[in-house]
Amino acid sequence: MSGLAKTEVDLSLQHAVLGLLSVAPASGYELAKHFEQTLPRVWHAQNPQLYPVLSKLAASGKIEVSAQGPRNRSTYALTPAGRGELRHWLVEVEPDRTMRSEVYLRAFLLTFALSAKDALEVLDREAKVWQRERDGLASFIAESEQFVAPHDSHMIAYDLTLRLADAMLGWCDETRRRIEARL
Amino acid sequence: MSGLAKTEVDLSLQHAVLGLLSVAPASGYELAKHFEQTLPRVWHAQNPQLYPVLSKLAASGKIEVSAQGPRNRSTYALTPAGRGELRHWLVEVEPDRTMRSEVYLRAFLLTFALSAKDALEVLDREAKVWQRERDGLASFIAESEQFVAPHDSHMIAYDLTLRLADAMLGWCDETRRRIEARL
DNA sequence: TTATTCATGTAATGGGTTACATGATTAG
DNA sequence: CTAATCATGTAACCCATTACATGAATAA
Repeated sequence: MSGLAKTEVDLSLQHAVLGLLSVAPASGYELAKHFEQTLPRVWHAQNPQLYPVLSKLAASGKIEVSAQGPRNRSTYALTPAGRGELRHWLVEVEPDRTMRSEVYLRAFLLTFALSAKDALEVLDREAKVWQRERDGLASFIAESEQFVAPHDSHMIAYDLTLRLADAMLGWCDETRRRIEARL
Repeated sequence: MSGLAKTEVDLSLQHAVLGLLSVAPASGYELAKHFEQTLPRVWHAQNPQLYPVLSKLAASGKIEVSAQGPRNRSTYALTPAGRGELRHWLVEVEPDRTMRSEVYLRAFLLTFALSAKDALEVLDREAKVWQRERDGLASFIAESEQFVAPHDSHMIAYDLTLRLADAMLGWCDETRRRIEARL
């Protein structure tokens, strides 16, 4: 069954799009906003990439235009074939576990390349950023839990982001302690 | 001071290379192995990318050939200018916090796109992978701690990888519980 | 009516991946 | 002597980013 291209490439962006459309039908413009607002720490993709991908997916029958709106707006929805491809990819295709994260890279290099003083300064700045992100997400989750159950898919997804932020915060904290132990 | 190109692009790979060279001088071949073996969850980069980058960095005086070996081998080392550029980037340049991780993407989509049964199966497979990685790293850290202090830079870097693996494991566990609560 | 947001795109450029090429050195 | 590993690269292709273009709808 299927595959998205002749050559067996991975093409995660196409699957990311199928995945977002499995949550709800959306236009290219809305997808771009989802990538920017809810997925920037997961899968980064912008506007000019998306339209060609949507055309390809439509051409191969994985998605279809489910509604036309004002300003030339086309809302796309998954077809059964698209849903099948998404399931196939999630269940049967071995994940590519490589990553490319500037945040992790900087954390990794921090203590090799910087003096204790510089490292502590950068560490504190980073910790603040992650703390703000963590707090924002935590209170959003707390509010949402009044309306949706914790086993709701959105809650499960937020939980992942929260745990990754916590991991970074824990590391910042522990690293501060280790660097201070050097002095 | 400086910057790596005329146009103010980010060019993290060049900084990743400067960072690895700040740990120890290395050849292109050795750098490729470091990226593959110690950084695959941080910054992915391969062989054919590295040689042009090394030439560019050498041309701009950020690194220099510090030793020639057998088989045409050139070992590169940071110059003071390279060390300065690396510090500048780590301390003064605002990080790009976007990521592109297929692992996170799959986790994010898992419960939206799959049945409880499929989701639990995938979740268990993932948990096993992360558990193996976590255990391997944890015992490596335990061994190493007999020889190096916990404030050693290598230990600090390993600690980050360990915490990220723990975050994934915690999420797998919690998500399993949440999905079972649905049934 | 003017500015903003919505909405879809194209073109040029740059970065990343795959496949391939070449040959030296070392281990068995 | 043969296979594996070390070591450096090139070429073609694909993917991603930036800048730009266009125009419709809505809010002030």
